[in-house]
Amino acid sequence: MKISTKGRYAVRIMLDLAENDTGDYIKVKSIAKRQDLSEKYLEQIISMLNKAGFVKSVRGARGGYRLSKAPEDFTIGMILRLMEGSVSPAPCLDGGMSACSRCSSCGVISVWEELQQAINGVVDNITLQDLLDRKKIESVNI
Amino acid sequence: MKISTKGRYAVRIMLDLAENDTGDYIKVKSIAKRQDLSEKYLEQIISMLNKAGFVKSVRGARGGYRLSKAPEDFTIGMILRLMEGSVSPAPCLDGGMSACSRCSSCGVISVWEELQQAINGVVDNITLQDLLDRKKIESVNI
DNA sequence: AGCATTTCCCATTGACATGGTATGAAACAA
DNA sequence: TTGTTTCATACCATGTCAATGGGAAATGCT
Repeated sequence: MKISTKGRYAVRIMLDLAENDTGDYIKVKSIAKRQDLSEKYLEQIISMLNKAGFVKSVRGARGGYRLSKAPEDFTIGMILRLMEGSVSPAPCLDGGMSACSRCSSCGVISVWEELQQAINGVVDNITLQDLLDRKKIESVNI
Repeated sequence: MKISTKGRYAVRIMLDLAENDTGDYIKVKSIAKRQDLSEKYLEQIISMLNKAGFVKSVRGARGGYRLSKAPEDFTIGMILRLMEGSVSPAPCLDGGMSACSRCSSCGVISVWEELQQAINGVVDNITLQDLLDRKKIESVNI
């Protein structure tokens, strides 16, 4: 029932890009240092974010990454679905041929459906901007 | 983000036992047939349910399994937590040493906490009896 | 032009979990 | 005693996860 490291790290990476946005492009090396992640693994993850258009990149010296849109335009759900494929708790909710033949008679599927709705309700209603705001409020209270 | 087959099958097995309770003990073979699961794998799962005291067993001819308590005494959450260890979306919520050292400065953990609450809110508020009731209502509508 | 920096791309690895089989012993009813 | 059924354990094949490594291509700086 765990979200994979890919998914969780991706959220941290996106938030890091949002937090440290100075206008310049941000290097993998500096993200890795702040977030304490392996550069190589981080590279792999951010490459997926790049291919999906969530970040934009510049190669070469003084290159790096930045968010392609404003922090409020990215929900946690968008990021997780990209990395995980889906955020559903059971394969029969993902449609396609993984839908089990027993579904019609399966008394349990309603549980997974409720669960999925609950999950969506959370991840689709939190944006990176929300997280930035939370952090700001926290630091005031300290 | 998937619940493992162990967790999902366990719920189906428990519901099957609830549905087919005639007072007699129910054989693995008959559950496997109804639920279309491998007998051997099912055996493995129901053995965990047995050790946890969720079902009681009788060995030998005319033996089998039945629920140890009434269907309303088992929540989905109880079953999933037994099989999965936990239903939390991130290891740093499980306490112990898996709690990451970065938690205090981690802007993302609040997301996982919200997610966990949403998940708990679903699985801890559905019992096997609820599923029995739903099925009954459905069959009336058909 | 040449060099350092940095992203990009692909292949590989080790560990672990998943999903399932196989074998046989122990308990029990008829 | 014979057949049925749970119980216990070991085994295995496959896949995924999490990460590492090596080098090619692009870019800025001097």
